[in-house]
Amino acid sequence: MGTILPKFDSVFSIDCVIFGFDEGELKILLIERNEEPFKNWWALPGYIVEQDESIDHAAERILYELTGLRGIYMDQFYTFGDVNRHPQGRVITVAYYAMIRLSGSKELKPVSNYASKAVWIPVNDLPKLAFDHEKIFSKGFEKIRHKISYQPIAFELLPEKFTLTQLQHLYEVILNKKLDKRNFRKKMLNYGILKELDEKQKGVSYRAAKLYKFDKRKYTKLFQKEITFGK
Amino acid sequence: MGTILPKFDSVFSIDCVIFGFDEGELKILLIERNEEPFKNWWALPGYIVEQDESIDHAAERILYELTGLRGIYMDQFYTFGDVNRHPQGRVITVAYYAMIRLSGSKELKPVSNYASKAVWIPVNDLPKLAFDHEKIFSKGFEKIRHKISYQPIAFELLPEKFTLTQLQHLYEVILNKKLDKRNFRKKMLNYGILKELDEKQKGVSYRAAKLYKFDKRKYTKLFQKEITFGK
DNA sequence: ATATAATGTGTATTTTTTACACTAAGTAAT
DNA sequence: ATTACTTAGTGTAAAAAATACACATTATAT
Repeated sequence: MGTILPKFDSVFSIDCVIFGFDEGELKILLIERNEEPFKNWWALPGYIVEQDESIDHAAERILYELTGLRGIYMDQFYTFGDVNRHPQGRVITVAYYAMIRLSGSKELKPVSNYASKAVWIPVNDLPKLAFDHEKIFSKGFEKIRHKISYQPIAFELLPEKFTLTQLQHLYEVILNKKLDKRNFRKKMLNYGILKELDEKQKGVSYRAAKLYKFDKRKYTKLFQKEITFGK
Repeated sequence: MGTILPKFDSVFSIDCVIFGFDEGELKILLIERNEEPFKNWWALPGYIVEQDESIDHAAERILYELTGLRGIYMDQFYTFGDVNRHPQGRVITVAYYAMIRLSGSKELKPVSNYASKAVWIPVNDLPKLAFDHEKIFSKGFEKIRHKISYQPIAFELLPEKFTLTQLQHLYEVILNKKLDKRNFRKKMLNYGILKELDEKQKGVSYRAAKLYKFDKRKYTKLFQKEITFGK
């Protein structure tokens, strides 16, 4: 792709809001653009959908090409279709989000040179973004905030083994409010989707906490069913 | 538009799932197509987005042109982007939904002759639909079912004045389950968004029920705020 | 007057949510 | 080994919300 978009009738693109949780902070994945427009600006990983691929497939491919992250399952959350959202023509973009585990810190290395780099940036410290990507990010953040209030999806962001305090901090960061420790634990344990391990946290200079795992089977059973309204 | 779509790179379209409630039945608005492909088939009202209009605007325009309904506010709920969803080329469609009041029975009269007619059809009695419109309808139905479980949006479907029994029936139809009369009333009245009127139902051959109105101010106050997680 | 059909109402029980504070355990420094 | 420090871990009472359940009342039609 050159510096100027070809003249086109209409173009679909995908933009990805990928959430990660690291060092107690909620982060998203940004790229630095290496092409006009907005060259050298920060942006959500996003690019144009090919003619012969589904949008779900495109989302996966584009995320890979711009960040090096492979096989990330994403959900679509909103489509942005204002006429002038792209300075060079009509581009309607379908926004996807995912919450992923940063443990092991998969390497970020753009495959395409449309991005010069890909970096995790704390959501509380975002730079100015290209296009309408701030709006897209906000809507994505809203989406996970809403979703976490009816499905305990937070575990997707945590390492496989985690402490209850880590889980609580994550909730607090997403919901942007303090939660009560005892009530939080009661509620989480009551769901019955946490498995207590025989292990403890290591490398902390204070009393080590018990580690837990999510029980995916029970999670699926509990939350894939219909939402109920009582009798 | 001719019988064969022009060769195109990519086309956006809009499809609308418009819910109405009439004679105790939940219905959606369908058109009979007057053009190939799927000529003479039933379909959701849907058409192609123009170059110079936002998708929200396109949704309103398209609904008007195909059904005669004007100024209906719709929300987007999903974008369908499988490669072969349209037999003649790549068409990505953004699906919108709305819930509207059928009282006064606005006339349905397609403006464009892309549709030969527009009709309300009960959701429990849908014919086979063009394209992947059955999938789109299902997702839209899921959407309102989910939404009604956390926001009492049902009033958008009811006439201005309604009885509690009518409201309950509507919930039952959307949720596809029987609800308990006393509990339902308690819950609804507790929201504090219903205004009891000094009027009664008319024209029924049994004891007439009190009429209620939704109090839009209180509704907005109550449900436009953030969803909470407690302390 | 009677039959009919839907309205309208209360209570007890269970479950869920909320508020709230101290002791226990491990680590680090002396 | 004592002490200081920091976080882990725990229970209970009260309030609010959800559930289960049945019958007398009212308007209309005959």
